[in-house]
Parts: sequence; structure tokens; C-alpha cells
Amino acid sequence: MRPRLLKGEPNPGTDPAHYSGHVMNFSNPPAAPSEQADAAADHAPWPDPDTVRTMHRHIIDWFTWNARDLPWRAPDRTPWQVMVSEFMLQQTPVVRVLPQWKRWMQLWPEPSDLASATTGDAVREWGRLGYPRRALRLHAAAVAIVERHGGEVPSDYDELLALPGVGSYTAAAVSVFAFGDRQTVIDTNIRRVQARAISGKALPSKGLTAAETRLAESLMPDDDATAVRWNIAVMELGALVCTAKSPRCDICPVLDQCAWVAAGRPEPEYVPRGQAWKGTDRQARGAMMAVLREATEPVPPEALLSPERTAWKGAPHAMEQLRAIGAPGDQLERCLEGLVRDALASRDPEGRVTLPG
DNA sequence: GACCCGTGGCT
DNA sequence: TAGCCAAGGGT
Repeated sequence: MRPRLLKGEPNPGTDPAHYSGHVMNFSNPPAAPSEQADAAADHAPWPDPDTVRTMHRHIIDWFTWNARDLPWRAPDRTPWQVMVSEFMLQQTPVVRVLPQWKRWMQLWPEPSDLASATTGDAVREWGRLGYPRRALRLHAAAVAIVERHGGEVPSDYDELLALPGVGSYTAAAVSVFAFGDRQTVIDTNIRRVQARAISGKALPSKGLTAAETRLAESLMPDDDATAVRWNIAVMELGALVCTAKSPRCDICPVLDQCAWVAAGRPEPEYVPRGQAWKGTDRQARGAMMAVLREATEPVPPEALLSPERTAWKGAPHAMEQLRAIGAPGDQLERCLEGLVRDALASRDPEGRVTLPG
């Protein structure tokens, strides 16, 4: 097992002292003809090394002075703290994650602590973060960490990837941010910065392409510690400056190198499909989950299936929300079945509904 | 690749 | 106001 960051050890992800300054070596990407053609089809001509070196310097310098002070970036953070933050940050803004993350770290400071809890506790303490299946997967990951890795978050990318709820992004993020490994992190922020600054497009393609991955790998600084810092710096730039809706180009450290700006900020090539909400199963499931979280006793099924006709006082606020949706009974039935099938809810011997555990 | 899965702040 | 969007993963 490779050494992990210990308390008090420098944080290669955020400590300026770990940043190797301006001694960054960049090599040209592999020049295999097929890859060149593939890449050229997906973005503007491959960036020249001087431009890339300038971007390295400007973005990392910008990060040095503008990085947010987040607890999962603290010098004494643990791999488990990083992993929990990455789960919570999946599709969820930092401001909403912060209080919930602190609560979880108090309740379950080690993977074994969470593994010993019930999945129902995990789902309840997930609160209103959204996508509660993440709580189930994080709990399952904690169990797997105890069973397969002696209760220590693994540092190996493939071992991380094998954990429930850990995909390519989260595996790379934990490798890099918790262990300082050299991995290429690709998230929606990095994809957007790359699309604009390098490829000259307003938005990245709908799905992650192989060419995009190769481009991200080719952009990695040669120096390992600098590469670690590069990942987090580009992500932060995408989160704070190169945002999806109204990018703050006026304060961008690579405005002069940006291919999208140089091209006159062309419009997106497609219109992102909006996320429907009103009347969807997701809305109904969310409201039912709110009832289960708020409930202090098992919930009679009729309270969930006919909320407007059932006077049940066990979760008044959440019940009011559920009634307000006005979802038809068959939809509510389908949703309850789905929640039970997904192990987000369970029935007790009397048929009443509870959080699992 | 398309689609599903929560939630709330922002414009 | 209604829609957009956020450190994705699983199917």
C-alpha cells in the first residue's frame, strides 16, 4: 500500500509550497496519426506547447490566490473526508454540501463508522442534498472498504473505481486530491474550460469523448506535483470563472489564450435538454422521501399513496409538500414501489413504510 | 447514447 | 416566472 497523506503533511492540491513554480515541462502529445486525426475532428488544432505552458502558469497562479478554503482541502484532511466530499459534490453545489459534510464527519469519522450504521441512518442524515441513492452507495462503499481494504480508503485508481458509486471522475478525484497521485481528473468544469480555452467551443459535447480524454491527458504538466495542482486549479476556474451560464471572462487568467474568445464566442452547437421536474417521478419520489426522513414512526402506506385524503400527523410539513404536488395515485404507487426496489424505503411486517435498516 | 435519479439558488 | 444548472453514476 502506498503512503497516504498524514496529519500535518503538505497538501499538494492546495499548498503553494508544493507548487513547483515556473519550472513546468510540457511535452507534445503523442503524434500518432490516428490520434491526431481523431483529436482534430473534435477540437481546434492541437494547442502549441508555449500556449499550454502559459495556461499552466496563469491558471495555477490564479488558483494560488483564489482557491476557496474548503475543509476537504485542509492540510489535515483524510482520504475518507475527501471521498465523502466527492460523493456529496456529485451534481450538488458546494454551499449545500458544506454543512452536511461536517455533520457526516462528526457522525462517521472513519469508513468503519459509517459501515456500522444502517442505510436508513445514512439516508436520513443525507438530508436534502438530493439523489439519496448516493447515500446508499456511499454506505455500500464504506462496507466494501472495511471488507476489502481493512477500513482504509484505497489509493489505487482501479480499487477505487470498483467501489459502489465511484465512477471514473470520483476515482481520479480521490486519487489526486487525497493521495496526490498523478491521474487526469475530468469533470464538467474541466470539460467546459477545455472546450472553450482549447477547442473554441461554448460547451463540451454531450458525452465524454475519447478525444477529449486524450486532450486532457496531453494538457497535464510533466511535473507530478504540478499536475496534481493543475487538476484542481482548472476545476476551480470552471467553478468560479469559466461558468456555464455567465462566464466571468473579465477576470479570467487565460483570457488572452482562450480559443473561444478568439473565435468571437460562438454560440453552443446544441441546446442542452432541460431537466423536467414538475409532475415527474423524481418530484414525487423526492416528496415521499421527505416524508420518510421526517417521520418519527412508520408511515401508513395510505399516507403516501393518498396524501390528500389521509390525515396522518407523523410528518406534517413533508406531508403538506406531498399533497401540494397532487400526483395521481398510480404514479405514487409506482414511485413507492421504485423506492422499495431501490432500497431507499422498506416495509415493516404491517406494511408500513420506513427508511431501511 | 439516452435516460433516470433530488434539490434549491440564481437569473 | 420558469427554466437553468451543479465536483456523476448506473442502467
